[in-house]
Amino acid sequence: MMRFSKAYIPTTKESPKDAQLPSHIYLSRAGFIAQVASGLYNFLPLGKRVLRKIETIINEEMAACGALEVDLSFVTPAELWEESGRIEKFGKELLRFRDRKENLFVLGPTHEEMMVNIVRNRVTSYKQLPLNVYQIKTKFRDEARPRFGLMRAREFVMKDGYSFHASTEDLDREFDAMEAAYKRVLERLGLKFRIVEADSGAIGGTGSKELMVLAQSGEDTLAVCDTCEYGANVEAARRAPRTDIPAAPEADFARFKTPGIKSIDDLSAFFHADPYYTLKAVVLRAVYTEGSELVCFFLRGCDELQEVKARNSVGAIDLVDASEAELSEIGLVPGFIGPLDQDKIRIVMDNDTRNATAMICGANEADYHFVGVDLGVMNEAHFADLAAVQEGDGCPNCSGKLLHTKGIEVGHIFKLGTVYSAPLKAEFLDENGRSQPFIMGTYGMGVSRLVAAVIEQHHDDRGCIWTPSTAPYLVNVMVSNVKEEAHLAYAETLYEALQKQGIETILDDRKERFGFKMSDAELIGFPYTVIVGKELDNGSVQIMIRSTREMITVDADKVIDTIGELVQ
RNA sequence: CGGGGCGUAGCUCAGUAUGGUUAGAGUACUUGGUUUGGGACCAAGGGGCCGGAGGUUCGAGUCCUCUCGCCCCGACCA
Repeated sequence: MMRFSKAYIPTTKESPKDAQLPSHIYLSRAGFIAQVASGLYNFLPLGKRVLRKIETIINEEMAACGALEVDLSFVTPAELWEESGRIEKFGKELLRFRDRKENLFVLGPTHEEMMVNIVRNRVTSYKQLPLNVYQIKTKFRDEARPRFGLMRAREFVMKDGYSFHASTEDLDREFDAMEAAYKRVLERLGLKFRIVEADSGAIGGTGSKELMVLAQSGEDTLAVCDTCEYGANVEAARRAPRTDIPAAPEADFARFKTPGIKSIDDLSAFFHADPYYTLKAVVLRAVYTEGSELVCFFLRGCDELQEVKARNSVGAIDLVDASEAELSEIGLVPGFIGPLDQDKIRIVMDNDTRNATAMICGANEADYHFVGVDLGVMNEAHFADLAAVQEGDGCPNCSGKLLHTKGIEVGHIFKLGTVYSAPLKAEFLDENGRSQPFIMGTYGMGVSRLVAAVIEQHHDDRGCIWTPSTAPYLVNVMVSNVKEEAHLAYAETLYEALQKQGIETILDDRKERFGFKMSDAELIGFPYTVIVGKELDNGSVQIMIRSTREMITVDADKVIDTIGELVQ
């Protein structure tokens, strides 16, 4: 019998001073987790139960898809990371150390290399494909700045799955199956979420989607359609072509004196033209694996540069600010930079500027702009999607409007293709007896982050509100005054009966006062608390529904039925 | 890695400008008593290398130097 008096649930009235987010505050105060060091947490008994609940749901959904669970070594030989080239790319996030024989190892931050290593030379024929293997395991990433409790920890629990295919068509099928499975997991957890298009970025591959739990504290900004299912991380969001095009300024092509007019606002006011007709220049230094160069990104004045898109457009690892000195050095005048007649710098034009007319842009000379510019002359230039999607922009898939919202990334699924299998020479023989690298997919889900995400989405000013499938115990049977022997005896009987029904229950039999135990019940967030107290003398008890804090009075012999109805 | 802040009882914090009894409060904990439907009350207790190391001084939680740790903003983040 799980008696609260014998359990280890150290609740506190005070918040730990370092905690900022609701999930961090309440999970700490309610005794689910305890911090050990920066980005490292101990899971106490309640926290471990929640973790296991989430893992169980994931395992069930993976089994339903035919995915196979494995468990790979946490400590991985550094050679594997050198082979894939990621020892450099991952950099300091990889925690490295040497064993007694001076061999170099890293703590696994993700397991593409190990998983490929398991499969290569063992799966050798297309007849053995497809294959989908996964694990739920502790990962370690030596984050530059761990923060927000479980949301961004250095040591965390992740479900990581990898699939191997003989064709891209088969990968597409599996990718969709995994998306559906992940969706079911989040639905079962009771979370509001959105599946969004994502930037595949450094990991490469042909497509990726993120699973975002919607919460104000989310670190990612999403553009979501108010009408259809479209959603995307702003890093990858697309939009429909603009329809409400403002009136164009009337001007023939000319060079115009614009003394001291440097900003888009000034320019727009000076010419009484909508910023839509001005051309914004953003010069950044693109950093590559080897070397770097200055790049000028042009977009309409009403748009903002989206850095991830800009980075992808030139294949850079990083974009850093360029100083005015660097610009002057190559003969560019900040505030008056334009794309016409200049070969001083690499240019990338936003798609929305293609064939733009009646434009105002810098003349590459101090205090002069061109007006009435037809950008059709730039058709040979490098065009790319560079602009950040703004709220109110049109949905690319329907006639709806895009809105911004915040999300917590709890899952990310990728179509990898041969990004890992080719360099690691993981190959099979196809039907024609030809050697081919595996076509791969990878599917991650942050299990410990999900614990935090549930609370970020489900809490109030009194504490946690666990969803039925994530609660450490579904029902808390609270004895108001344990000195009332009849009350305690009834509560113990009720506890046994609930357990017999398969309802996970805890009995709060502590010698504390009513208010103290109620506050704990609310802080911990059991979905239902059965209050066994003085009402029992009238043959009834009360059930407090945590999500609404509503109290309902029920006959003492109908508690199980009522709980059953509440859970459905 | 840049910028800022904080390390004193299990926890949350005073005390540090101006060095000076035995370093404090609240809470938590132990014991006894009174209470018992919204974090009770009374009484008596236990608990500290004031993050660490050097230094200045007759004397350092307090001043100086160096370190380590933690948090926040930013950069970074399959």
